[in-house]
Amino acid sequence: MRISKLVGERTKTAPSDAVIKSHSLMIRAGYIKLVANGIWSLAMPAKRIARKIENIIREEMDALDGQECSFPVVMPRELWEESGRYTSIGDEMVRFKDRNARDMVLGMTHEEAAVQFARDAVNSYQQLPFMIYQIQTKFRDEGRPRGGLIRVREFTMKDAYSFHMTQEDLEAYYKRAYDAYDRIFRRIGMKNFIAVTSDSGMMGGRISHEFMLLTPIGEDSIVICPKCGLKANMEVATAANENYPAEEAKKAEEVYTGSAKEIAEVTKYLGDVSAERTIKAVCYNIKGDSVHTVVAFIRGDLEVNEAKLKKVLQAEVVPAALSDGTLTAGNIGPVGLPEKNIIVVYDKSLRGAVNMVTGANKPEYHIKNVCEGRDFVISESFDIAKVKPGQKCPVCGAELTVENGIEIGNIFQLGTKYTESMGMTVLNAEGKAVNPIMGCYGIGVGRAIASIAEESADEKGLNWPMSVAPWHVYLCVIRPDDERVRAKAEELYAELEKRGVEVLMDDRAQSAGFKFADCDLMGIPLRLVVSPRALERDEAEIKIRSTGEIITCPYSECADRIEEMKDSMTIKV
RNA sequence: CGAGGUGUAGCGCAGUUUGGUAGCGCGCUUGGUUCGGGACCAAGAGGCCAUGGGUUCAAAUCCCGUCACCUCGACCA
Repeated sequence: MRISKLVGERTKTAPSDAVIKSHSLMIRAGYIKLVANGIWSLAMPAKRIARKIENIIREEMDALDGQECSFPVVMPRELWEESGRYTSIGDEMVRFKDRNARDMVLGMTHEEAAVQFARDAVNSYQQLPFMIYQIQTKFRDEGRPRGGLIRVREFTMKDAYSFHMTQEDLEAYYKRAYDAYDRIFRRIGMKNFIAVTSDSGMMGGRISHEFMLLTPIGEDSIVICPKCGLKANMEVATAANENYPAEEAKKAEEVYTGSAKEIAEVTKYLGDVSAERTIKAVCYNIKGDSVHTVVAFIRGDLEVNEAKLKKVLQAEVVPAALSDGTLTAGNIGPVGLPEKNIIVVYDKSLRGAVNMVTGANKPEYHIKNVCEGRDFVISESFDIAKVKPGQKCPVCGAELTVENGIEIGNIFQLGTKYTESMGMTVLNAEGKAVNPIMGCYGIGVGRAIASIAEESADEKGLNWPMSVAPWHVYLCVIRPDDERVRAKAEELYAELEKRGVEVLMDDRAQSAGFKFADCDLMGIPLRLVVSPRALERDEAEIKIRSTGEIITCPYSECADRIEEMKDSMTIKV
């Protein structure tokens, strides 16, 4: 490719609205262009990166005996009603009517399509297991896209669906998929990524993992044990139980606390009590239930993990309004709590609590020295707390840390949620109809591009790993008006392309510095210079983008050298 | 969805307070001089000032509405 004809403007100034590196640099380098909120066009270099990532994913999926298919972007309402998701999914799914006023949806995931596709074609246990996958466009009407390609509404995703006769078979395959994911991310040049156990949310199923790139700009919190290697998404992470100090239960007494409501205000007002010795009440309403109020009690220094609370309640929750006057916001406590229409959930952190401060259920008062078992009784407690750094690992007892990450892929053991609801059965060896057990496996291609950019870019610009770089070499032609320079450049261009080395030739009439800057900005891994000076000395200069190292050799050898470097810099797994 | 911010040329911005012919830098075009880390000179092209309605002799500028984008939060298969 000749850069003089490459469509996509490179700019010296950063776009003012991009706050993260990959977003800003990919715009500056002319890789992406915004069309609407969360909707992007990809220029040729970005499309080439996408294709390379897709091909690596494809190779690994094929190695798992995957069958590449294609499911539709637009699907009828009826298909999604079969699984129940037409109503259970909110505004994130785009719905519209076709010309016959038939309800349609834009595909945001394809479990329904995959099951619909497979259920009639597969009738016997002898056809299982199998995996079908696609690399295709999804649309999710995200409330708030951000970060360039990190979080978007329209994106390309690889999604795979496997079908098994037994849980054991699924688990064995799941392990293979896990390993394949590890290879994929290593091959596309990601370094600092980990797999964490995660909440499978409304996908259904039980066991799932998310692959996370660790980065400060990540939107997910990950709990990590530095000692035993436990890694979990904040949504499901648990900390070890902590015991209360053995101390004598004091007499409970009401104390005036005035307008102090939040834990920090109450501890400040009282002066002699720490947040760990308070009981916090957090109130929620259940979606679709206007009668009950959920009151979650938790140790004052901890936060409620709403993902865990949803699981306990088996329902969606939203922060409660507390407008009916039954509860006294800011002074709610487990002692003397009104019972009518109240659902109480205790966090396990309150088991055996002694001498705690909690709301008195009347304005401007709290109660001191409240003890669990004496003043209130926890018959059943749940883990509904967010882990905070410094809490102990439930496995080995070491101190947990919390880091941020970008979710770059996920794998789920789905179970029979979809095969049951959509009526997919196969006959087993006994001739009995059973629902196959499913797994599903996703990777967002655009997010992978942005994540690689985020991890590898430096102050000069992007810096693509060889395996996904849009071109392997930037052929920098200095003084293309010089006949000898031009002839040599054309010769090298043809020679390299012939050897399968992809070349972006800068044939523009620009100064050397201008071209070097563009080369660095675009992040092409190797730079080869042809100039009058270099030709005079017969000294081909090859610069490595990631290290800055410069290698020189006679021009007659440079194609060999570059071919070698291309191979040695491509990550093998 | 809540709070805040911004919309003027492809990109970055000034001009808005105090209404009076649309500006600057980068980029782009043409010509010339340069030529190994974003060269220089000269001449050009390019804008319904987000949008709809007011007010006014006159609106980028003042008033009301709408939309888009960004940030923080909520939500997120």
